[in-house]
Amino acid sequence: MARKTKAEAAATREALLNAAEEVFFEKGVARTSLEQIARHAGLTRGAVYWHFKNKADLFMALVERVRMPFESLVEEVNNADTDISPLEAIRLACHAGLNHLEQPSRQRILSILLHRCEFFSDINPIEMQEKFGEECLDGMLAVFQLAHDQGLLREGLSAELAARLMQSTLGGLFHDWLRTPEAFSIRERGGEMIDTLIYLMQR
Amino acid sequence: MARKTKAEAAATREALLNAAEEVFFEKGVARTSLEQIARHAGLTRGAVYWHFKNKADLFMALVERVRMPFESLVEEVNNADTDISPLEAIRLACHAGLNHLEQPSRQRILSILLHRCEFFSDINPIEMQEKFGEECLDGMLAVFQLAHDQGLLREGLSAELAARLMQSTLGGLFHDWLRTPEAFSIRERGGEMIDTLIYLMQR
DNA sequence: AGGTTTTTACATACAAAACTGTATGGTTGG
DNA sequence: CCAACCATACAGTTTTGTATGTAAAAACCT
Repeated sequence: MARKTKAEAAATREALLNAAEEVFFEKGVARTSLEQIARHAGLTRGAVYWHFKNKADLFMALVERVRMPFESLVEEVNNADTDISPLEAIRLACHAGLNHLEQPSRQRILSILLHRCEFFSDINPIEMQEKFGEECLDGMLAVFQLAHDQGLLREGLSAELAARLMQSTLGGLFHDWLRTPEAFSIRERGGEMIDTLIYLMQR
Repeated sequence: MARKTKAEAAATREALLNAAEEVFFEKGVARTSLEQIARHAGLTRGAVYWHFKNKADLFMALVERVRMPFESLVEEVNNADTDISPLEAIRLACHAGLNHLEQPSRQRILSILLHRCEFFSDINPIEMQEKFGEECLDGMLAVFQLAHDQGLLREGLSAELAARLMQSTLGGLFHDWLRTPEAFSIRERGGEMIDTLIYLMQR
């Protein structure tokens, strides 16, 4: 095989990742062989083993290629304006987080992570999900604490409970939507649910 | 091999299911071979292929061995007393549903279904999850509709939104808990969240 | 009830396919 | 000229499904 330029090599690497994303999404991680990925990209297993150590390495590269919505959600929460209500900050941040899911690539990779892969070799997707969930919770907890200290939350509703309620609701919504993305719009239904939940939490 | 009595044969079938449950839980469905299951039960693959058609058949038998919590939850909702408030009926039904999760076997199988298996051959766990979710939603929706018609819900909160909020919250809680069952008690935290959510939804 | 036959309930053996990792080869860019 | 970039070839393991063997339970017969 003729040697490619550095740009071409990078392109084949991207092509392999794209192929892996599609085949993983279609058939699940465990049921897809490296040869299927290579052939789907118009290449051979030699290219896969050159760019990646093995299947786990390829999978990790695929996951790290996108920023996770939970991370971006935390980011949005922390970067929110300080002159608006904490509850409004959380509301806007959640909406912004939902917008990130519009990209089909992120949707596919999240779906792979949540529904289409088991743990294998040294990769544990459950730990990843747990990490994202904790980040989401911690990010929101601080802001809910502000809201609580300002007396904005309804009586009997602690900051911890509010954060856990919001996180569980979002998590459940994510799972439902990723199971059947065509069933409803995550922005519409998710936005409605977030607004309602925030509204119910207000004093 | 000496032939066993019918009772003994049924016992070995149960032993195979128990072994499958443990090994699936430990290593995931895709990564466990039928020989690993057989050896874990002190048997050989011959026993597996006698009692089950293949891995998918074994998996289905394992899942069907337990009633799902969503099903029982719906059941509890429908069987609830009619002389109490609809919201109270939902609250009690959710608590009852949580109690079903105390059994380690149900917990393990649910964990396998949600976190430890991809689709394979003609088995699609995603469809199962979807089915349970829809049953849960439909069961609660009817009762929330009663609550709405009786003017019990807070203004601006429709029955559909209330049901979806409750379902997503429960679903997210389930996923979080099944990821790390030892992190917290599902009855305590789940009960607290359910009570709070119902409380917030009341007028 | 006792003897015979037929199934049952597995264990063992075998063939076939699939997948992995590596080793090797061949161009060509830098 | 060397190493990057990938294709091809090869050896090895793992898993699956089936085929065969077999001792005893169960059914049948008288």
